[in-house]
Amino acid sequence: MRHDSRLSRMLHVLIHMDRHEGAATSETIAAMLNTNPVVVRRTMAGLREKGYVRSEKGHGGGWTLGRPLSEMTLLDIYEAVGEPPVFAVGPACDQPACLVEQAVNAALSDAFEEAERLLLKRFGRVTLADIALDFDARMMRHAAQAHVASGCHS
Amino acid sequence: MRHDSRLSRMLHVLIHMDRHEGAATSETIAAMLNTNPVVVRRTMAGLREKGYVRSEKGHGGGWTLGRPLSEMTLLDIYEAVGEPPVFAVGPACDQPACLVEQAVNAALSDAFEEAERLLLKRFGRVTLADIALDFDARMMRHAAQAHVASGCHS
DNA sequence: TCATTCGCAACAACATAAGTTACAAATCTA
DNA sequence: TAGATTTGTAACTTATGTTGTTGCGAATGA
Repeated sequence: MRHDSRLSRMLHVLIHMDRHEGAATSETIAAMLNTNPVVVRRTMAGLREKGYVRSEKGHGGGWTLGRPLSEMTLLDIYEAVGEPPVFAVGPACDQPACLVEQAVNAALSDAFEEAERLLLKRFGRVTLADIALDFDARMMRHAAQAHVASGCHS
Repeated sequence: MRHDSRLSRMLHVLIHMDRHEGAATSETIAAMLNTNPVVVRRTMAGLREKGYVRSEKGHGGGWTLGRPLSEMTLLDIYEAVGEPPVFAVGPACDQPACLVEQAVNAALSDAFEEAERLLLKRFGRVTLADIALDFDARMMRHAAQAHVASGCHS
């Protein structure tokens, strides 16, 4: 696989759910994400455990938000999908006997850990509501664009 | 594979080469890295193109440093191995039509790009000589440790 | 009772770094 | 020149983790 897209997908879904009347089925969500319902259930299971979403079985069931978007950060969702490894690059060996390799690992892990701290700190400061707000702004621009494209210059 | 270890391996090798008399064969290097000579040639090809190492065929051939460790940064080597993707996490789709997904991608890529800039900036400030120096310090500590462990308390 | 929907296990597909095999080409030595 | 050494490279296999798929059980509501 190229990379892990669970975080991205979950953010996408949660914002759609916020704008969605009633429960969304795994089927509906799968269509949004261009995937299939089992993948949706599998990934959303982590969010359910943390209470970010709820699921109901049977007729009229599906997924609903467990709390407002303003009370979920990117960090929350990253943790809920299992805190997957952030980096695709890393050491050849975790506990090398070779002192050269130990020095190399130390230099690299210092750098990677600093970058990860920065990333997660930033994730912790961005709420899903922030992204939803940006979405609204994009909608406005998109509508304005369409208005101009339609030929109306009023 | 768990992750890309080319950068780590190349740093390891370059420091060994600096402490190595004459040319090191792919075979020798492969033994250091617990891999095989073809992997070594394949990975080192990138460093050769940039002039960080030279290779000679035939009897007495092998690999030599193309410049001192003080004139190579982690960033140089990262670039020489082909600037592999830093992150294992990313967007589900690169050019989404969905405006929600666009907003999500924007939020994530802002954060990832900031972290990557920090990482590469740091890579650019660390030379291989810095790591070699840390290796020397580790050697000292290691020797002292062995001395104490030997039972000598002088 | 039956359709709907989630839960979950098991397995296949896929992508990519790493490992392996095979052979050509270059270089040195005798 | 013959032969050993060593790199260069293509082609294929292996390993690992996410994603995709199938199948079936369980819960819920009409």
